[in-house]
Order: sequence, then structure tokens, then C-alpha cells
Amino acid sequence: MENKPRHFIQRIIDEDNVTGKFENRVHTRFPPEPNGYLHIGHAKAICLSFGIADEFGGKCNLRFDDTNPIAEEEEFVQSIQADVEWLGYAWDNLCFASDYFQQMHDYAVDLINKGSAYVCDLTPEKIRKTRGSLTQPGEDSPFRDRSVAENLDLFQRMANGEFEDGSRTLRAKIDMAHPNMNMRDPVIYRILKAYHHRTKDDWCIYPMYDWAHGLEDSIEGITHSLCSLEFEDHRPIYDWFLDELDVYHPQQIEFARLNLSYTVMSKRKLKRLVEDGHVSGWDDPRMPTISGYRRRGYTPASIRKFMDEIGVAKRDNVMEVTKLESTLREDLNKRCERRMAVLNPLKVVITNYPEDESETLSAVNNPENESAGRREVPFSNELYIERDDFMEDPPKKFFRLGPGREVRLRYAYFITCNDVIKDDNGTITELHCTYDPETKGGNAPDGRKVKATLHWVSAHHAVDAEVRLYDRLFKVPSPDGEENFIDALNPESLRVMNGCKLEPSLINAEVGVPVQFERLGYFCKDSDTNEFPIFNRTVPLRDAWAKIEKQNQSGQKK
RNA sequence: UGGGGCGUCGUCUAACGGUAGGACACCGGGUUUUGGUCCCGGCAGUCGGGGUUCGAGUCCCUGCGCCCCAGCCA
Repeated sequence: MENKPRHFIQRIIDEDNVTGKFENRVHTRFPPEPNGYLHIGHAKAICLSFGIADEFGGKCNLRFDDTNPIAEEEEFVQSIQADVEWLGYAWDNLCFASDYFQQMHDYAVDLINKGSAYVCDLTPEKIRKTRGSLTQPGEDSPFRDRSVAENLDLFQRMANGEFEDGSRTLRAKIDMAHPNMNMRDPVIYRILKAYHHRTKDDWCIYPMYDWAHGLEDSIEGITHSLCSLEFEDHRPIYDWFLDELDVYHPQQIEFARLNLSYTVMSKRKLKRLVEDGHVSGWDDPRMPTISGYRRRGYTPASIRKFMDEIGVAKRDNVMEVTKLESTLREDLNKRCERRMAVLNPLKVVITNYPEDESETLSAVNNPENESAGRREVPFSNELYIERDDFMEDPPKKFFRLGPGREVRLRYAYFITCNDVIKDDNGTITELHCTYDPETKGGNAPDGRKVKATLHWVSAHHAVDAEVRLYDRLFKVPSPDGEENFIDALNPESLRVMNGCKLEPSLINAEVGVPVQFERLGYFCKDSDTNEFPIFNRTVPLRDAWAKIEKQNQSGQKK
């Protein structure tokens, strides 16, 4: 077991533990705003902050950064907790920024008393205009030099609800010519006569992120405050407020967020997909949300493994979804029991098997795990096989069933195709085959070999089901780069298969627990129901034949 | 033409002045009662130019490229 190289954040903490910067404490936090569901990008942040705490024997808080009542809802508070727990993490303290509103208000009064904050009567438009530009300094607000007494009075009246939304703000007095735009007298309180999901109507002023976040970290005694790269520009103001107030001062550290190919990750865009009905909801199995992956059949372990393998650094990155899928398959292969299911059935009649008889055959549940045991699968004279497993005029590399060919039915018998039955349109309706009783279980006593093994289901015993096949939600690698990402939606991201035939043991499948349908992929029962059970395809198996077909097709085009 | 960050195989990520390594992807081959898994092999990279050094992805200079910032969002 070679030791994994330590990423830059681990090294910073190692160093802090040498110098005793935080008395060798490690206390992180995951601070989502409850304005949407968590996605796989959040999972990276969760795995990082909770993972660091675990590794260093420290703590990690789950803190709702609920400072903007207009965007936030209780539903999201609930879903976020469920998702963090599902990922396998237990927070040390469950916190809400709104619990600190009074304390933050009192700190703001301190700042005013120090002469470091003022009430500004400028309109939003006027503030924007006087902020300057990237290359031009801003201008001081005409209200910048109000007396402490006047500021105190005005701020109190803001809090009392005496002024209209947007009519005044409390601003930090820093430097309107600062090269960092965030330092040009940032707004720290705005008037919002809005109902808050936790503090109800207690407040009509709400703190801004830059003011609130560092205070939240400070109040909770956070040591290392991990956030994404876009907050790098905010670190000077994070530090400025804490220094100005002379309070406990955590260290903010920024890392590059996760991006995935063929995926959008912004909450705004995910919200749009939900609200405009492009998907069935936040937990649509095609969504990159934690709840979507959960419903799709992803395991928490595979997501955690993925996060562990992709690393933590500061450069912008786009992970290929194939890497996520690869990590998923690795986990599912070891974990999942095997079953047989036919998605696109073609009837096979075994002409030399007694019509009124059946038998059961013993099948292995998981070749990767002997302790998973075996099960019995019924066999009879009428079966279903996958339509794709038969070709009337097979090309060279196709070694499945064809006229006159012999193949193995998994765990059952060798069968040979004698007749192809078609309807008036020329569509194949069924195959007439004979079986070799000597090959029971799948081996020929005479040692003869077959080139293919097919999965199958007994027609008399099959369970009918609906199966939903998912493909990537977007048809281009970088939907974010499109003029309109909606246009990049993959019209074939969902394919519903009806009349699928399952082996009977699948009746007992548990919702959300993935199982391998042999030769097809990993599937799990959905919480949705109609008259038939519904299964989601989590991820297909690697498909060498599909690759050959693709190569043949592109070869023919040349 | 302000400020802050970042440039290593196609994609992620190692190297901490001393043989540029791993994973995914891709391409070959072997095993196989899943065209799965597993095993073996291959392909492929330090943004450019100078400098320091016995030795530079790493240090210095310089150029280039990419990302973020002008919400009373977070």
C-alpha cells in the first residue's frame, strides 16, 4: 500500500499543525444556500470538507447559509440534509446563518461605531454607476461621511422597517479606488421586507454574503474554510471584516470546483431544467443532482471513490463523465447480484422440449462474490431472448444466434436455430430451435464449444416490466459553452422500453438497490409505479460488440 | 491597458532541484458459461523564448494563453 500524495489543502493543514496555528484543531464546514438541490459538484465540496475533518480527527458542520430569504425554501433544507446523510457523512453541528442574525447585527453596530461603516442612500443603479469599472476607480458616496450617531440612527430605522426595500444600505467604508472591486465599499446589509423560512418576519434587513460568511465561520470556530475559486477575490474582504472586528479569524482556502463533460452544473441552469419541464424534477435520474444519482442507482461509495480519485487542486478542470461511470461500474460489479432480463424480446420455441413441462436451473448470483450464493431460474419450451442477439444474415464478427447456429443459453442448454418465422411484413416473430439435453447447465460432454452465451427468460414465468434507458442529458461535451444550453439537450436521453421480460426473482427487487441484468447493465427499481414494475438503467455494461458495430459503420461510410 | 488565480499525455492528477509516474479514455492481446469482470502490452505530456545550475516541470526574467471579479446573489 503506497501512500497517496497529499493535496495542497492537506499540506496547508499539516503545516498549521506543526506551527500550532489553530492549536492543532481542525474544524471545517459545508455551507450550502438552501435555494436548490445539491449536485455532484457539491458532493466534491462535501467529500473534501467532511473528509478533511475525518482524516484529521476534527469536526465538520453542516451550515445553511440562509441569508437571502427570497431564494430559499424549507424544502431545500430538508433535501440537502438527506443528501449529505446519503453520501455517508454525519455533521457535528447543524447550523443556520439565520441563527446569528442578531449577533451579526451587533457586529455591524460595532463597525459603525468604529467609523468603518455607513448608511448609504444611493439607489442600486447609482451604486453601480459610482463603483467605477475594472480599469476606473469608483467615486465616494455622498453619504460616506455621515456621523456615527446619524449612521446608528439610520441603521436602527432600517432594521425597524421604516424605509422601503432598496432605498438604503449599510456599506463598509473601505476604498472606492481599490483595484479589487469587492473592496469598493461593499454593501453589507440590504433592506428586504421578506418572509424568511426560519426567522419569519423578525427581520427586514438581511446581511450580504461577504459580511455574513466570515462571521459565521468565526462564530462557529471554524479553522479551515474551504470554498471554490471564485471566492479568491473575496478573501481580502473576509480577512478585512474579521480583522476590523478583532474576532477569531479562520483561514479561507480556495479549490477548483468540479465540472463534468456533457453536464451543466450551475444551480440556475438545473433549476431551469426543472421549472421548464425538460426533466421530471430535481431527482430525475438524468439530473446531476445527488438525488438524481441516488434514484438512478449510483452508490454513495462510488461517488466518494470518484472524488477521492480526481484529486483537489486549483486549476480549472472538466472531468470526463466516463471517469465517473468507470468508478461506478467498478463498485457495482463487486456489489451487484446478477439477474436475467430481456428488454426487447424475441420469442424462441424449443420444439423438442415438452410443452407442458418446466424445470429450474441453478444460476450464480455474483461471480465476484461467492457468498452471494445461487438462485433457481425457471426454464420451459417458450423463451424470450434479446432481439439484438439474433441476425438472419450475420456479419463475420457477429457470433450470436443465426440460422443453423448453435449458442449457449446461460446456465441452461445449447440451442440450435432451425427456423425463422415471420409475419406478412417480413418481421421476425419467433425462432424455432432445438435444445441438446446433454448440455444442461451449459457444458457439452463432448467438449464442443459455442461462440456465444445469451441471456434469456422463460416466457411462461416472465414478469412484465417497464425499463427506462438513460443516456447523457446533453449531446455536446460542453453545454455551458453553447449559446443556449437548452438547444444542446439530448432528445434521446430517455428511452422507455415497455413489454420487457424479467426473470421471476426480480419481483422481490428493492427500490433503489442496483442489480446487474446480465450482458446489459446495472438497473434498479424506481419508486414510480404503474401496473408494471419500473426499472431504471443506472449504467450500461461496457459493450465490445457495440464498438465493433460502430467501427464497421464508419468503415462502410468511407 | 485594474486586481486575483491557473498553465504537465485526449481528460484528471503526481513529481517539492535528481529516471516525467498513475488513473480514465483510446489501441492491441490473453482468460472467460456475461462481447462484462480480470490479466498483459501499447499510444501519449511539462505553453513559448531566454537565464541560473553538474542537473530545471520545479528557481529567475520575459512573452503567450485560459479562468474569475463592475448583484442591494451566494
